[in-house]
Amino acid sequence: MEGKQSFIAEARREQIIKAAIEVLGEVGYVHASLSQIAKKAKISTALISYHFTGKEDLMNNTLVYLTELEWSYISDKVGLKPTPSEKLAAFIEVSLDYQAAHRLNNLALIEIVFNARTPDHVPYYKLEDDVEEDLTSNLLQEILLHGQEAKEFGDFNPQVASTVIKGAISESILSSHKKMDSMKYNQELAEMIMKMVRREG
Amino acid sequence: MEGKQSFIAEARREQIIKAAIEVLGEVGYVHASLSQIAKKAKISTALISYHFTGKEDLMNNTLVYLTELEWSYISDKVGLKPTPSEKLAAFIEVSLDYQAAHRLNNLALIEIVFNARTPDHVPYYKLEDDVEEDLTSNLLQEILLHGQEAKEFGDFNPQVASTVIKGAISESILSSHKKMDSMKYNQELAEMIMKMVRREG
Amino acid sequence: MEGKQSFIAEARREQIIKAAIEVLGEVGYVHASLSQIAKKAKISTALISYHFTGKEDLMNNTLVYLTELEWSYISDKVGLKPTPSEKLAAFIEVSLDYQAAHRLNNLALIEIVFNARTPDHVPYYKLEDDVEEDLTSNLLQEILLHGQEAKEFGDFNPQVASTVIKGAISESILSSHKKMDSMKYNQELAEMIMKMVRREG
Amino acid sequence: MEGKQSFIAEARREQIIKAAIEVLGEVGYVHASLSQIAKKAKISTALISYHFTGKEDLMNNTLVYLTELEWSYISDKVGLKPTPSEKLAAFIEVSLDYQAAHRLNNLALIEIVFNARTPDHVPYYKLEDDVEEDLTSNLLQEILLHGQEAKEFGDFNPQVASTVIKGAISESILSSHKKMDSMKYNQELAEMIMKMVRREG
DNA sequence: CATGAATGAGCTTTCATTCAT
DNA sequence: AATGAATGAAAGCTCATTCAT
Repeated sequence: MEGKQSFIAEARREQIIKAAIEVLGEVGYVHASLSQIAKKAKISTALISYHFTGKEDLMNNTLVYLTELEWSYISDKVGLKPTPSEKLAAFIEVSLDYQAAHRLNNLALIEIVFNARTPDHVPYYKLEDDVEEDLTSNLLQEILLHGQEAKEFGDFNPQVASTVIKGAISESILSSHKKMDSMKYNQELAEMIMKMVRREG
Repeated sequence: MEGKQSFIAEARREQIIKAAIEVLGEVGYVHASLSQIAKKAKISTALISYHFTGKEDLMNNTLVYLTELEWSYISDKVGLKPTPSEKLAAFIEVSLDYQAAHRLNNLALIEIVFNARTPDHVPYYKLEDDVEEDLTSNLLQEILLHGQEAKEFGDFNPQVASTVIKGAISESILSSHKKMDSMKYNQELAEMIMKMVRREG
Repeated sequence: MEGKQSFIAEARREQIIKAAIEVLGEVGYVHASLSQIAKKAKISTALISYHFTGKEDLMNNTLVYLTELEWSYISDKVGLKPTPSEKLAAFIEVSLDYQAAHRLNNLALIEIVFNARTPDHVPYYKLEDDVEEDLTSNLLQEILLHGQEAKEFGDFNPQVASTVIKGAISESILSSHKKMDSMKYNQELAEMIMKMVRREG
Repeated sequence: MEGKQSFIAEARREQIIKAAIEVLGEVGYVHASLSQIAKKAKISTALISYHFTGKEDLMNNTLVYLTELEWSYISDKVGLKPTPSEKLAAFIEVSLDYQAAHRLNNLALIEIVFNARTPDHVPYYKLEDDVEEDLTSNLLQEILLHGQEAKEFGDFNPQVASTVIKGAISESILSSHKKMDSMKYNQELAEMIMKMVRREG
């Protein structure tokens, strides 16, 4: 009995979250009102308030949903590669792939991260790294460290390198490099990064 | 007569824009209402509507104001350097410096870029590069091209490299690398980028 | 079977009413929502709607519950006294005692009487005396009448006197005469009332 | 200029307050929504929020308005009488008169006092006497004290007596003693109170 | 008997904007 | 050039109630 009820509730929550993602992608955070989301999900506004404590709660849950989705996508494929170099290359490729394949998810995530704030007005993009839950970021740093230990990578500061790589990926997504063939772009990007971390000879 | 009026008007516009920047930094785009901005500027809300056609117009003007400020800061200092390598190093250093020195400006700019949308809901961060007004981005690409022509830099795709560098700088600003000494961080970052663009062999 | 169900139902109703009393005392009528009451009773909101036709019905039943409680407390003790004078003194004393001992009940009762309204918006405090069910009031008037018949009391109008006494007791409860010792206060009050009704000469 | 603007604003505030009083009297505190009040005043809801910080602020201002009205009505007429006995008689008479003449005001006042709460849920009727601003109450106590000093009144505790008198008046208002001629009622009441405070012997 | 799910109506509040002055 | 007054629209949220299970 309880299992079934939980199941219904969980389905509803996911339905609402998905509607939220769509609306965020379409009209942005500012205009992503609960009523817009409710309309998209074809339910009443009150039902959102029933399943989430409020708009903030919904956004937080949506953020977690999106983050986990991305994480599982990336970590799965990266895990298959044996060496740090291959892991890194995979990390870059898969990250870009994910964005290309799930543009909407990515838009919504950006909207939340850059718009949501805690009740005392601290923006999420300032919070993100305090929370040592940024699994993707941790994975990247680990890869870099292992690469250095294995003497595959040079003697850079891993924190700095990780920032560069993360930034490169983010920026690539935003400015969707319209004029270039996407596959070629990805390949070029990977090469540049690899050149940067490669051990100098 | 008209000159004087324009002058007053211009002063008011700047006063309002500066108030907008402060409010954006403090509470974020969503809560940066015209009345908050008016309060900060110690004027009436109606006066904002008098000097700007609406909130969107104010935000656009604020964006231009911030962009120009950053541009002049960066282009001045980069222009002094003779070689592409030095220009690039200066570009990175000065970009990071500017952010450190004008955190508030930078916060406000982020808020606008990631929140503002055209009336038909196209977000600014998707627009940015269409507008061939992104002078900073152009400058960076020029430096890279000249570096390649001068055989200082390797044979990478300049568009990709530019994206990596821009992303690295943006990301550095956001995750204000709390645990590291800022000067050391900047130096490390510059070195990594230089290694990436440097001609091999 | 039916007996058992009734018994369960009756227990539930009382449980709900008691929860209502608590919530009324804590947050007042306006914020005493069914969900608050349900939470306090650790049941679902729907269950309240099952046992009572609606909020109004619950409040009415709570009112009756509280009134009967007070009535039985007072009438019992007053009944033991032989003479009208003693009955009156007991009435005053016991009324004040009851309030002191059951502050919560009293708070809830006030909240209902001064907030609840019939569907056509007639407030309960205007209704109260129409309903010839105000047993307490009747008891008081009877005592006064008997006292006059027995020549213990003077020649006042019993309705007026009853109003004064009721008002004095109510007011005493509300303004809980913080600065005075409660026992001394009660004694003083009783004396003043007795002086008022006493036969002159 | 400023005087004129203040004047307009003040007129609006009073208009709103008067509308609030009417609505409170008609449908009670619970249903006295801002939109009901706005409708009664034939203005928009937002305008109420423009002139008052919120519903609570409006209710507080209405309370002050009503209290001051009653106070000036009573204090004026009581002040004309020379002796404590006459002052007390006048106090009772005038209090009852005021209620009869301004039933609506009185209803509204009751609604506010018994329904409004501070943000942390402390009801106003528990607050009232802490505030040593209850001018009416103070006046009554002064009369009683002077009467005792002048040997016109007996040796009762003035705080207790004041409570009795206040309660008697309040109760008289609530239970509008339907079956009795109002003038006769008032006279009877005054007599009973006078008998209570009169010096014995 | 009891509940979770769901809704429509209503609430207060804030917002961008307009207008007379 | 500047403001106070005023508004309509929309926001997030809570409520009492209903219904299938």
